[in-house]
Amino acid sequence: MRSQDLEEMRRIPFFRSVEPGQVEAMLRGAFLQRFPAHVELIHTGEPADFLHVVVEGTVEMFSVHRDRETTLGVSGPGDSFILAAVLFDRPYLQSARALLASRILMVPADAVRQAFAADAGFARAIAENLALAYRGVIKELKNQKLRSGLERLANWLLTHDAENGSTGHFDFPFDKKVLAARLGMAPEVLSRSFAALGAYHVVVHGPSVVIQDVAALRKLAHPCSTIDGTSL
Amino acid sequence: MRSQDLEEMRRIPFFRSVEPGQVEAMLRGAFLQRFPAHVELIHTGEPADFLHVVVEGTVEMFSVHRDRETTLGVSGPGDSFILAAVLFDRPYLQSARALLASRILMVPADAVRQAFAADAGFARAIAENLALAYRGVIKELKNQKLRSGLERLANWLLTHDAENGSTGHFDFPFDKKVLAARLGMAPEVLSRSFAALGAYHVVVHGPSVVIQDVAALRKLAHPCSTIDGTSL
DNA sequence: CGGACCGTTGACTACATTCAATGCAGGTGG
DNA sequence: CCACCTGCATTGAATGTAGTCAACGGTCCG
Repeated sequence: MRSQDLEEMRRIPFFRSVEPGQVEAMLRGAFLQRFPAHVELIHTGEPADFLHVVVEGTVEMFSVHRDRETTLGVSGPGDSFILAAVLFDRPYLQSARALLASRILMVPADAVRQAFAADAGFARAIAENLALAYRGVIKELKNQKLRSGLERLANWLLTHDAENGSTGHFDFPFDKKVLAARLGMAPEVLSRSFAALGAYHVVVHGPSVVIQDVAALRKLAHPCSTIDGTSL
Repeated sequence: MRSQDLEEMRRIPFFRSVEPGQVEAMLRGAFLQRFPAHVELIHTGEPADFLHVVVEGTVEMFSVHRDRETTLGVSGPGDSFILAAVLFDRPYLQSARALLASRILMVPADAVRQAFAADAGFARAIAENLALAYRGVIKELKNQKLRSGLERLANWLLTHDAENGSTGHFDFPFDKKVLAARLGMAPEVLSRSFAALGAYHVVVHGPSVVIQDVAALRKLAHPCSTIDGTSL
């Protein structure tokens, strides 16, 4: 790894509360790798050899069972994934693929485990990371089980708008196909859902969305702090 | 708390890797409380004042949104719950109710946070606990999104049988109503699913089940190590 | 111009919820 | 001991939500 890359890695939030020596040790055996879009980074069931951290790009976490596939989450810059599997040397429960061309930091699993054992600050940072990840999945599970597809879409629109300045209009950060998977529905259903949102003054034109009446959309969505958003 | 109770608490797996002094400190302000069945122990959205550990009994984790309710998990003796919320002082994302009369250890949240900050061994134990909990929820999410109700039931039967000696017959540990909620279906659907399992030589009589042909049931269920069980 | 892919729409199917009616226990009180 | 109530489980019918299959239009790109 080049020294300017090393500098960049040190600034990753994940390493912030780690002793400099431990960061060195972890980065010594690490790779910073570029992946083109659509490439599969890890595969469900394989042993956890590396901790992956997204430096740049977007990664989709998904899983396949028999002839069905489902998206479990999407990770962006600064996010690590499959930390739980790496820490305790278990097989991955999820697969990951790059949605965009991405730069991924890959830290050997035993280096992570060693730092976890040696550095209490790192252990606490990991606990915090896992706690937030856990709460994220619980929210996703509630989102899936307690809401209809239309409600999930309405809430996604509101959340995404809020994360981008609440202007009421934005472009989709990925294909609608991917959005459908992320919301847990077939692409056709997403299409129909957009049509249904016309009644709530949501206008979709190609890759752009306009929310003309936030109040109406909120009334449909019933956003809830214990399901939506990352603040809690 | 009585001294014999203190002895019992010290043997909880959760406290095994904690310094004795820290355990003392946590237990000093803790309560060991009995709850009758059906009582709600914690409520979604409230601040996390206590870490709860099931000493005896069974607790259902659930959540309500608008007019819908869903079960997110069931905890038994030795399990702690809402650890993530307690650690970082966030509101509960789940509610909990006792399914059976239960004894619950309640440790003040700030005592837990203090021990987490002071004792690296405890911090690592918590990280491990959170990692396993995280993987459990991921499995539950996959179970929900990748399988039909009938498949979930078939797998639950196989898993539960395996956890009880693989004898091929057992009694339900809780009401069918609760099982239905746990599997994410209406009680009526569970009823119909049992009827459908007749074709696979599963015989249900009141509270008892007999799996007469494990091979046939497995062929329907397609059990999978990255969804089922607690071993991985 | 032709091909590939995405998104949309329609028709059909599968799975699950809801509502309603019934049967079957266990528990209470006359 | 029996009548009665309550709550759970089962069954039927109707509804609703989402997945599947197929066809079509548009756009990007060779």
